[in-house]
Amino acid sequence: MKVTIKDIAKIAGVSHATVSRSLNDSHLVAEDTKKRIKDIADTLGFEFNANARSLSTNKTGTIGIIYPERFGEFGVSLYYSSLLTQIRDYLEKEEMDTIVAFPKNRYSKDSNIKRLILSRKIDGLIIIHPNINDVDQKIMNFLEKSRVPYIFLHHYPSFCDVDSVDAIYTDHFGGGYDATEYLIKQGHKNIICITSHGDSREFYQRTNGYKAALSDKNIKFNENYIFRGYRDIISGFRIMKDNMDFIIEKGITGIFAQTDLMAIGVIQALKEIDKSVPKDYSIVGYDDIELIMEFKPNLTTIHQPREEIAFLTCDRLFELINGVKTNSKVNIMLKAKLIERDSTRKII
Amino acid sequence: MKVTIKDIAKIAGVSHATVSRSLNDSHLVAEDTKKRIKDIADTLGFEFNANARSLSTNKTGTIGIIYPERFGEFGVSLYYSSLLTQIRDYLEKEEMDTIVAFPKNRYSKDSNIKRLILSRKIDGLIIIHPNINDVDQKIMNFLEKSRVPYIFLHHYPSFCDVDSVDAIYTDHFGGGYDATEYLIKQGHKNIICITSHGDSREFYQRTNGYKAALSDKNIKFNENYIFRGYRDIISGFRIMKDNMDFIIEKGITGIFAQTDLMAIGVIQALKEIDKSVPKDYSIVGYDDIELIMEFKPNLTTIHQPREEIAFLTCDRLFELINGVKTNSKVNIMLKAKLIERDSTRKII
DNA sequence: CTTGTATGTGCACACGGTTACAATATTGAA
DNA sequence: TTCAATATTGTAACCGTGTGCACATACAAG
Repeated sequence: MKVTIKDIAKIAGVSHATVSRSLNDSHLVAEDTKKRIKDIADTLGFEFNANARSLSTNKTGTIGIIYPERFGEFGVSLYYSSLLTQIRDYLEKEEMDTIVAFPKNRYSKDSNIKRLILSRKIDGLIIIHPNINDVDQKIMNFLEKSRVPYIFLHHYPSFCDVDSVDAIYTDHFGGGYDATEYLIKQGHKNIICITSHGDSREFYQRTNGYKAALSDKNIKFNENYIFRGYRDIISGFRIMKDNMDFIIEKGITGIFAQTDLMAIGVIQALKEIDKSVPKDYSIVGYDDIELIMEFKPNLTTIHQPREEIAFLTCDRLFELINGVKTNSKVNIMLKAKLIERDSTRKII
Repeated sequence: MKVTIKDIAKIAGVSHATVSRSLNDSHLVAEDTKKRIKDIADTLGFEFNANARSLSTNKTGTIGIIYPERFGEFGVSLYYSSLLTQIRDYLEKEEMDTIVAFPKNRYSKDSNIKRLILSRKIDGLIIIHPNINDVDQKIMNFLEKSRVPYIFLHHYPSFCDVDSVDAIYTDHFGGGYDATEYLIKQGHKNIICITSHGDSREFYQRTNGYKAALSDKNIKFNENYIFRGYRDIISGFRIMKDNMDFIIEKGITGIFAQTDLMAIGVIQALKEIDKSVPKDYSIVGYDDIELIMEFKPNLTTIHQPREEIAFLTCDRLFELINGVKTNSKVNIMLKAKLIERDSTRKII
């Protein structure tokens, strides 16, 4: 049933080598035979056997993506989902398939990163990695030894030197700083910060940006102004509900929520007690996920340039795969950008 | 670098055939040599070359999933995202990788379904297919001819006979009926229906269920009570905003929104004009996505048993792959189930 | 008519496994 | 002790494609 180059060779009356060369557009074949062979291939509906091809070329035409396990439920982090879409889009253009895997396979003892690489199903690896401690040194050593091209997206392990690893990511410190500074410039002095539990470097840095902006504007930092949740709507909602007395008592007017989802929750909670945004509270989110445009008021937020992130990541990965000689790693931090919308207002 | 069975053979002092047999747990090898060889493989960190293996066995260990193109943005349809997660989970248990593809590759002329199958990167295909007309007859013929096992999930082409195609899906008619009947039983007589534009069979059937329930309860169906949007929050929001006068004038009290996202938008819109759910309006959604638990009030909705859908689908696909003899196709319609929460109330 | 140079094609092996079949070793019964 | 039966291992072909090298052909130059 399945047609092979040998079948074509037989029909065309040439060797399978010539067929192979023809279909790969080698200049070693005369133009007319090439044409004849291609025509035959077309009429037979020939397609290369990817496995045989991979076996002899050591190229698979598929890229592996390690996606954060906790975001396994697509939609839990709409930002990362969106990033994934961007990457997929780029890879599709290159006719690359993608296998999405999770750093830990709950059902097997062995790391499936290892399996994916060693079994040679992929040409390269994109590691989306939001946490400080997720990737251990062992895997890093393994990756280096295995010589599969890989690139970190959005973060890289803290034990790596900046110059020793390819990585594309955004400036979370700057984002946190800008969000906070913006609120301060709008006249807000009492600004709380809603961040995430856990070991995510991105939140850690955003919070540092918040602190730095306060400090630069001579506003005293108050540890009690930091609240922690799980980066989802309900967390933002709960935090506000549970701390409303405190927030009113302290005269809070500005809120920096470190995910858009939390910001949505915050706004929900405020609505329930008849407080309005931006009239009573000014709020800045983070991520600029599509979803926020579906809520009123439209959220002022920090946009992470995911198109650019995806582009740079894939671009560099292809360089690595194609063995482009570079004497240094590519380690780029992209600026996040504040998008002004309707969730803040100037106060006296 | 990469260790092969021949390397192991050399070290163990046996032929590579013996190594192959050992690592595949063949009974043809003596227990102690088998053990010895496995140990060597472990210490060397051996892993099969998937391509070589696929080439000779004709099995790839990866499953293709055709995911609706318009949901390419993961998160656009949280229901389908969640379904995808369930499937992935099942496949992971079986140590299967998954390649997610989209029915049309915007960047190449040829169908990438064809490429995926012909290039033999996958063992089987799950087609998530929400529309009536997406899959054309040509592809169907192609699928049949190529003899790659495939199964439709969530719908199957309307030109197929029930008994001629494997498919797992839910009862959208019943879901629409139950949602509407529930509202009627709560005392609502003026119930609008918010559905989707386009050719999705699921929405068509849900609407039919709505009509049937009305009819059974002797409530006259009114074409003007049907509103159409794009299954997202903003559509629900806009529809309410744009038609509020009409809705008030007609004394509407019940709303059947055919996606949870639209229901969320509806509630948002009502809040903005100080109407409350369920006090002023009772609303029933559809899908039971996780997100709705993050909003107040918690939405009464129609739950589609996605765990079961995913399980049955994968299970059957593996049957097909493993050549289990069955003399008929598996074509199962699962019941959707109404989940009572806080977005409706009984009226006089 | 040689010789040299391009150009086009085929042969044969490689890629890393699986597996039918042959070959050898071991065992147990007669 | 002998021999068949059984258990274990090796040999070689095969899966479908790519490619270095040898070879054949054509054509221009000498």
